[in-house]
Amino acid sequence: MNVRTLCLAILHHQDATGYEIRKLSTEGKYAYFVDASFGSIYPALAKLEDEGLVTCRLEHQDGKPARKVYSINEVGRDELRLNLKESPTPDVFRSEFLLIGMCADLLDVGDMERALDTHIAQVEAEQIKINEMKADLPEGENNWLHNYGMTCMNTQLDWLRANRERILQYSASVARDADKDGAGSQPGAITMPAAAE
Amino acid sequence: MNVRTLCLAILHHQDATGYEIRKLSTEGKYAYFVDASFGSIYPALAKLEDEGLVTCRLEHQDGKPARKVYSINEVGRDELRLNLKESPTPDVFRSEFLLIGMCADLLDVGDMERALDTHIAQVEAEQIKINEMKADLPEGENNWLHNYGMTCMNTQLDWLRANRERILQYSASVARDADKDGAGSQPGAITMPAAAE
DNA sequence: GTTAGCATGTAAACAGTTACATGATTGT
DNA sequence: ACAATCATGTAACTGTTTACATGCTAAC
Repeated sequence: MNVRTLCLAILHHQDATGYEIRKLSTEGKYAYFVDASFGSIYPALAKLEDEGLVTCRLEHQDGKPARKVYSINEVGRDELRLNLKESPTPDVFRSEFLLIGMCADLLDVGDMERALDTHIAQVEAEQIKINEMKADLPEGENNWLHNYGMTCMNTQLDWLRANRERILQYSASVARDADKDGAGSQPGAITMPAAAE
Repeated sequence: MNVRTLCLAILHHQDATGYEIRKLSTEGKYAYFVDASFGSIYPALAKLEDEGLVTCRLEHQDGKPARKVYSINEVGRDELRLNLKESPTPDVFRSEFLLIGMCADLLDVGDMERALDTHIAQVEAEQIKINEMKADLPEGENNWLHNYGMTCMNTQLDWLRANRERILQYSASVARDADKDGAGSQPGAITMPAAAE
């Protein structure tokens, strides 16, 4: 998927300016599809207008600079429908935190603790964000999406909170410089305490 | 994060060729960090060797083409450690399926059903993949990562299976051409059946 | 006999980001 | 005074993908 389709999808739900599309796609409820910045959104909108899939009206405001408000038309909706009909590509999940976890033996417990707490804070922030989106959604409309997201977020956070100490214990046991009471850093020799599920 | 760091992280755990690194980072246990193809991996390895962070030995095999097996050295591990010490950026989650869900009103129920079942099959495949990774991991080593992943995957799949019918009912109620028994397609007028959590 | 897998590498193309340029308003 | 928000847009850059080139083996 690309910025083009993202713009069509947003405009399908509401008229918007390039500025608003960027906000929606980085912070708002369209943040789970593609990253897009001004440098890709403005050219994409210009091209869509060129091709006749969207229309544009200029709104002058006093004080603030003028807005170019885009609207989708039926040609655009057809194009969007066509894109949507294709089988979805698999979800993408990427986590720098997991890579840190995989290389825990290179870091001391302090580093690991900081990374873990940063990560927990990030997931918490995400959960709050999703929760706030609910207010934004019309009654009964598409709230299965909201419900799906909340369920996954809650599980993730619950697990992280329940296993924080165990992760740190494990980190201490494999850390390269960790050599207290001779247990040392032979990888594989240490058994991780059973994780709570 | 980039291909460079990914290569260092993989080489921290095992010697590998460019070919193997690609497999590990697209299908294997390093698939949650960065997408990388030959076009980015080979140049990255060459540069790392150039900079003296990794070494390379040529392994001739009969029949198959020769392999260039890379190993990380202490300079490389220091560089990796430096990268890992930085606070992790937030997890990235992208889903084309969710975008389809958001635009359900543009599709008929058949399209939605196909998309949903494709998605469920993809999550199932992912779950199986993660499960198979466990056998690959040394006893007790880093299995909290495995446990974390399985917990999230299970929740996701359970939710999808429990709510499949409700999603399709909702889809039918908002589909643009859906006009049986006059209930029609006024968005917002339909209340979604309560979702099972 | 054709496809898939192993194995390396390059060049062209592309998508997208970053930084810049401009300028008014509002809040600290 | 300074930063942030609103608002548009471009140019340079970067990172990555796609397609190509090569060639041998094993499986279907």
